[in-house]
Amino acid sequence: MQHLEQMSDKPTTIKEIAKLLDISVSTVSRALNDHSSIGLITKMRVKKMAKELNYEPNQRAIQFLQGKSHTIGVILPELAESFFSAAISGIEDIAYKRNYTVLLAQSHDDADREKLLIEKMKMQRVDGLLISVSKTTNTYEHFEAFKKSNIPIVFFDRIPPVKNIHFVASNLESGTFEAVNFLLKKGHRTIGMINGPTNLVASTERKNGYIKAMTSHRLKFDPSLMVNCDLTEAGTIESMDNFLNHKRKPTAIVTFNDYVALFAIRYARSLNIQINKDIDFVSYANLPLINYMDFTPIASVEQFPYKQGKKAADILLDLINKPKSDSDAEPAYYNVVVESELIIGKEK
Amino acid sequence: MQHLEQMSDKPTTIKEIAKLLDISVSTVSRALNDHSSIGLITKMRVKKMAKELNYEPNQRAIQFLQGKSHTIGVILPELAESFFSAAISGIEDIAYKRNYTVLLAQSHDDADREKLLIEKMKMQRVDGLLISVSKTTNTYEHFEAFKKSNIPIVFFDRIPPVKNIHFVASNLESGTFEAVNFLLKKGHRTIGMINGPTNLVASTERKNGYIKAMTSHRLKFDPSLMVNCDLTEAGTIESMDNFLNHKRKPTAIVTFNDYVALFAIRYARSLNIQINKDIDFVSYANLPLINYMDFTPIASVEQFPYKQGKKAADILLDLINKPKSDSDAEPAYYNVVVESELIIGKEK
DNA sequence: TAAATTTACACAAACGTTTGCACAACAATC
DNA sequence: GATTGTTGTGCAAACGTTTGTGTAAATTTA
Repeated sequence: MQHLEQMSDKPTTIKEIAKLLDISVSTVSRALNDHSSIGLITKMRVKKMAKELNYEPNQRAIQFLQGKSHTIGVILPELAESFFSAAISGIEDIAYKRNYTVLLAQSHDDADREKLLIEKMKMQRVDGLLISVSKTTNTYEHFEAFKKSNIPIVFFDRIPPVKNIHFVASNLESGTFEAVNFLLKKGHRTIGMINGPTNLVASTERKNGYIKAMTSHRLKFDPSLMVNCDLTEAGTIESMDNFLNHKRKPTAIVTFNDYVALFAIRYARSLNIQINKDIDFVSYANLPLINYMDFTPIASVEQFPYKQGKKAADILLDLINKPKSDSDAEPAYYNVVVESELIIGKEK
Repeated sequence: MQHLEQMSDKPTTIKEIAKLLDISVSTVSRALNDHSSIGLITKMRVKKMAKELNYEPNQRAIQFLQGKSHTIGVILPELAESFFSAAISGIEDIAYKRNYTVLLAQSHDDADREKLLIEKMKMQRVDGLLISVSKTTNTYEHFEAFKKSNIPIVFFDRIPPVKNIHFVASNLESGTFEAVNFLLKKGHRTIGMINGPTNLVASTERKNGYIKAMTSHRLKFDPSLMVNCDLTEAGTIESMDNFLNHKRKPTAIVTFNDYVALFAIRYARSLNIQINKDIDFVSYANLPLINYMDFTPIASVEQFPYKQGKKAADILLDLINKPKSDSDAEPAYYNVVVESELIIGKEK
C-alpha cells in the first residue's frame, strides 16, 4: 500500500483517512473513538491508517464543535512575584491533572489591562476564569458581565469587594494569632508589630490576629506597640527606632514580610542587638531565600501559595463540571479560606 | 424594538443578529469587519444591534476556520524557579503586545511529561512553541516531529544538542570573563572558582570565561583553583576548605550561584573571614533577595531572564508571521546568544 | 422461510465564521 | 435605450469533527 509520503504540511484529517479507506468520515470518527457500532476489522484498519498518517485530532475543531474549550484562563498581577509564580505552578498542576489547558496573562496591576484581558478570555471562550485582581481595580461590572455569560470565575488571593462570588484566599489572622501566641508562650510580654499600610486588608488581618492572641492571654492591646510602616527600608528603620526608644521596649517583633524582616534585622544588628536573643523576630514567608540566611526570623507565617493555587483551580474545575445548575434558585458560593500557619524555624 | 431580553445563556452569534435584522450572515460579518462593500446604513444598524446584544466574535470558531490559533505554547521546567518565572513574564508581555495568547505548561523536569505536553500543544494547534527542555530529556525525535508539522519551535535557555534549531540562550562565558577581569583589575591574582558539576554546559561556560580572562592577563590557569561542587551546602563548605588550605589561598572567589555564595559567605564568616575584604566574592544573579542581604557578593553576573524571554517570544512570533518560506532551500536559524553581564554591586 | 433482530456502516446536519461568487438595483456613460 | 460600471447584498462552500437517524446486509429467532 503506497499512499503518498505524508506531506509534512497540513495535518492529517479524518477525511483523508476516510477517503483512503473508502469509508465515511463518521465511521472513521466512531472507529477512533471505539464506538460500539463499528466492526472490529474496520476499527483496526482505521487505527492502523491513522497511526501511519500520524493523525492527531484537531482539538480546535472539537472545542469549537462542542462549545467547550477545555481551557481555563488565569490572570495574575505579576508572574515574577514569588507568591504568584508559586500559585500558577499549583494551578497548572491541577489543570494538567484534570486535563485542562491554561491560558495565562498578567495584568501588571493595571486595571485597564485587566479589563481587556478579561474581555479577551471571554472571546477565547475559556471554560472558566481564575483571577487575582489588580491593585488598581476599582470597578467590578466586567466581572458581573463575565458571570452573566455563565462562565464561572474563581477569585484568588486578591478578592474584589463584591457579593456572591467564589473565592480562595488566605487568612493571615490565624497565622498571626499563632505567631503572637507562640511568642507569648515563650514568655514575651512586650511584642512589637511592624504592620503594613492601614488600607491593606492584610494589615487588618495581622492586627486582628495580634489582638486576638493578646486578649486570649488576658493582656490588653497596646496600640503604641503596633506601627504602620510603608514597608521601605527607611520606614522600617524608623519603626525600629520607635520601638527601641519605647518605654516598653519590645522583646519580640513581628514584621510584615521578609523584606521588612531583613531591614529590621540588619538595622538591629548594626546596633549590636543580638537577633533572636535580645529580640525575637517573626515574619511572613514570601521569599524562598530567607531560609538560607544567617539571621532569620525564628518563625514565619506561611500562606501556602502553591496549595492555594491548587485549591482554587480545583474549585474552578468543579464549577465547570458540575452537573448543570439543577434550577436551584440560589447557587452556593465557594468561600474558601486557606488558613495561614506558623512555621517554626528549623534548627541550624 | 423589543427583542427578547438577552438571555444570559449562550453567547450571541452573528446568525442571531442576521435574523433579527433580516439580512444575511455574510452581510453581518462584513459589516462588523468594516468591509468596503457594505452600505453605511447597514453597517450602523448591524453594529448597533451587535452592541445591544453584547456580541463578541467566537475566537474559537475563527481560529478553527482560519487554521490559526493565535496562540503560542510555552513549556518550562518549573514556574516556581525565579529564572523561569521572570522569563515567562517577558514571554507573556511580548505575546500580549503582539496580540497572541499564551498556553502555559510545566514539565517539572520530567522528560515523559514534557513529551506529552508537546503532543498536547500540537493537538491544540498552537501556532508556535517555546520550550526550555527538561533536565531529563535525552531523546529528541518529538521535536523533529513537531518541526515536520511546520510549527516553529524556539528553544530557550536549555537547548537540546540538535542541529538546525532556533534558540535563545545566555552565554555565561562573557559575564564570567568580565567578572574575573574585574577581580584581576582590582589586583587579585589568586582567584578561586566554585564551579558546578562538569556535565553542565553552564559549568563549561564559566570555566571558559575564567580561563579567557586569566590568559588575557598573561596569567596561566591553575586548575587547582577551580573546584567542581555539587552545589549543596556541604559541598560548598568542602570547596571552601579546599581553598582556605590551599598553598595559594584565593583572595577572591567566584561562586556558581547565589545559594553557593550564601553558603560560602556564611561559612567564611563563621571562620571570622572578612567578606569582601579578606576575600572578595562574586556570584551569578538568580535570586531577588540577594541584594537585600548583609553580606553579599561585590558583583554578580546577570543573565536577564526577562529580557531573554522577550527576545525568544519575539523570534517565535517573527517566525510564525514570516511571509511563508519562499521556497528557499535552507532556512536561516536564529541562534541568539544573550550575553551575560557583570553587575557591580550598588554601594550600601 | 418469513420475520425480527442485530451489526455495520453511510448520510447529513450542526457548530460560528469568513469569503469567493453571483446577482440585483441603480447610476452613469455612450 | 442599450451598455457599462458601481454599490450593496445574498448564497453557499469551507474548516474538522461529532452525532442522530436511516438503512442495507448479516444473523438470529420463530
